[in-house]
Amino acid sequence: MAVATLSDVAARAAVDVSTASRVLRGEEGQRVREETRARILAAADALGYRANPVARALRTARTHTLGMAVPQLDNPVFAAAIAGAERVAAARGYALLISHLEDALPAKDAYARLAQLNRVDGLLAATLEEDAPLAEALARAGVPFVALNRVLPGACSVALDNIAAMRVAVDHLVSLGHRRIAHLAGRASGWNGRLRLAGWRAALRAQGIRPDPELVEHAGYTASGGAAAMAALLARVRTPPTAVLAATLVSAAGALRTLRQAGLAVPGDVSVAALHDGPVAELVEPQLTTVALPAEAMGAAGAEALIAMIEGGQVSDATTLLPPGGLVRRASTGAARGR
Amino acid sequence: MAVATLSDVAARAAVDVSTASRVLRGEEGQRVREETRARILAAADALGYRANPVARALRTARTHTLGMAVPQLDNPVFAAAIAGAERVAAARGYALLISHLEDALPAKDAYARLAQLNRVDGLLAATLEEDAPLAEALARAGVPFVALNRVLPGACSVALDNIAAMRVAVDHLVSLGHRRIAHLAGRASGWNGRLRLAGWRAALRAQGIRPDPELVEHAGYTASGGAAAMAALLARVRTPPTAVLAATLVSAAGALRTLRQAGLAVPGDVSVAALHDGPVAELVEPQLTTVALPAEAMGAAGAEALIAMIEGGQVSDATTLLPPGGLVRRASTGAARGR
DNA sequence: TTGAAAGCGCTACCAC
DNA sequence: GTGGTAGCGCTTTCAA
Repeated sequence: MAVATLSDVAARAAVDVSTASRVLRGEEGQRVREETRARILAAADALGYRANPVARALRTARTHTLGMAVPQLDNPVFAAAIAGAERVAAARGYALLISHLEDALPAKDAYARLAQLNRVDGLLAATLEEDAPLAEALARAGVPFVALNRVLPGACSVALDNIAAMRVAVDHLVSLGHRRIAHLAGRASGWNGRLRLAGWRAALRAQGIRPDPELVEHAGYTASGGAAAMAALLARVRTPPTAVLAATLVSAAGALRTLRQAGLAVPGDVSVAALHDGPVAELVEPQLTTVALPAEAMGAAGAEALIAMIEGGQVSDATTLLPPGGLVRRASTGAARGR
Repeated sequence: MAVATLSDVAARAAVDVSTASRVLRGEEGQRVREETRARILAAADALGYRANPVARALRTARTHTLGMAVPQLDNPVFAAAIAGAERVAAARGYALLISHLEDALPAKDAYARLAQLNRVDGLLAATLEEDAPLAEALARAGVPFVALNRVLPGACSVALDNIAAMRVAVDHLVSLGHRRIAHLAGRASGWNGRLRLAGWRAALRAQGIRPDPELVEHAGYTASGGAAAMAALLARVRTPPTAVLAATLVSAAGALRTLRQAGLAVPGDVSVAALHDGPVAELVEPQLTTVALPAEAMGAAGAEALIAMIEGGQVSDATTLLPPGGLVRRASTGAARGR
């Protein structure tokens, strides 16, 4: 016998399939004689019965599968978010279907395809696209969704509190005596990049320091981008900054390279800090001071919210902003020069 | 109207569902009048019809979904393998369900659960477990499978040619004049770790150099493991090696840290090289010379093999060993001292 | 408390 | 060439 079906179990227990279904689904309010229930359970156990999820899905129009679209797999933020989402999904009886959506090509109805092809009950969208196309593409998919790693106006969103995270980093640098703090920003068009820049401004102002636009350079999300931006900033500015706060770990790593080549000591001449903590922070020299970002929790919260929408039958548009995990002090930051 | 079903299309085209199914499935040998076919296609198009994969799966007992189990998501080797598998799967009309299987807990029948819960047509197993339990757990799943990133005797396997890769690295170091080449090995119990150690030995012998067991230290797969192993080796050995070949990128990064702390210049005093190329190689100082490993191709080949087994109805036990991608020469290797 | 039966949407076999 | 129809394995009214 290949795999036992419900009717095999019913036959063995000498009951109807409907009765077997009732007890096997294990609902509370079912009135089934204790003796019958035991017989069915025993039969199921003996046959190693497991309900066929495909048949169940066809009947109930629920696949118990969450689709998650990410732009890259090797990015530690997404890797952690996936892990978090998977943990919650598994705990709630859902499978997680991960789809690596190229952000380059404007995948207009990639979400709809993803949803239709795999019949997911909901979508977790962690991609980098612009707001309007994303919202439209997601709506087209016809399933509940939550935007991850950014706030999508009008949609249920779970993201990181970039403003608060930048505040932690800036406060740390200021407490070390820094006042000329440069910012290596992310993509100007990215949600996180934009807010980290805004956070840099706000945190400086809160400290009574005027944010100097000359100290901002866009570095993107790569090491070479960070290196190039650092070089451009050094070349452009009259007085070099005493500290550099990068929007991401890898751009900070790139900046470290440029500073080394320029003969500037870190943290002797310039302190460097970055947002998001990860293994890379300990691989570079000097090891980077960072602000930990709760990427795993973001994935978990997103899955939680999505499942609530699916099971509650209500679409929410609540926004959750996760506070930073705190400062991880390492060797790349120190007291400001001449202090 | 929610989603158009086959019978909606049939009704609109004024044909029977069976006829509609025939043409929509788009098989070749079907004898359908051209006019009828066009009418059905038009109706499907007008209604935006997409076959319900759940219903199809129930009927055909094929989900067109591949399950892929990986031990970690943030490991660049696995991230690349996933990307490769996904590319092939998508091209062949399959979805990829990624499951992050904790290797820590001996997930005896995690594969069976994965297969049963999600009804995958086959499994791609990239986990680190021992051979015997893995083979048993996989067999228990009841679907075709291929072992990825290791050779599982008797099973279809796709892995990297570690011996050849180590040979490339050793030859490079020898060509620079090195003869005392230490090896920072992976886990002694891991398939790749074991073969890289064997490759180190074989490549040295091929160069007429006796592999000195004193120059081997197990470092595992972490930066701190690499740092500790490097320190242990330095402390233990009378004459330090002139070159260090690490089994992985991150253990090499750890070793770099220890060498720096020991006041040894890289590559002035000691050259360092590692297997597997990745972004991290360019983040460390000095940038690491590596041997590129075709991780993306490994994922792709695995998916290809699995789909062939699924569609061919034949289980294969062929082993594919992928040759290394070649030496990526960077700053961490140089001529041996006194040469 | 249990059973009968009607489908979910599709495919595949067999008539016509 | 095209239509009828019997399920795939399950859930869910509705009766008994």
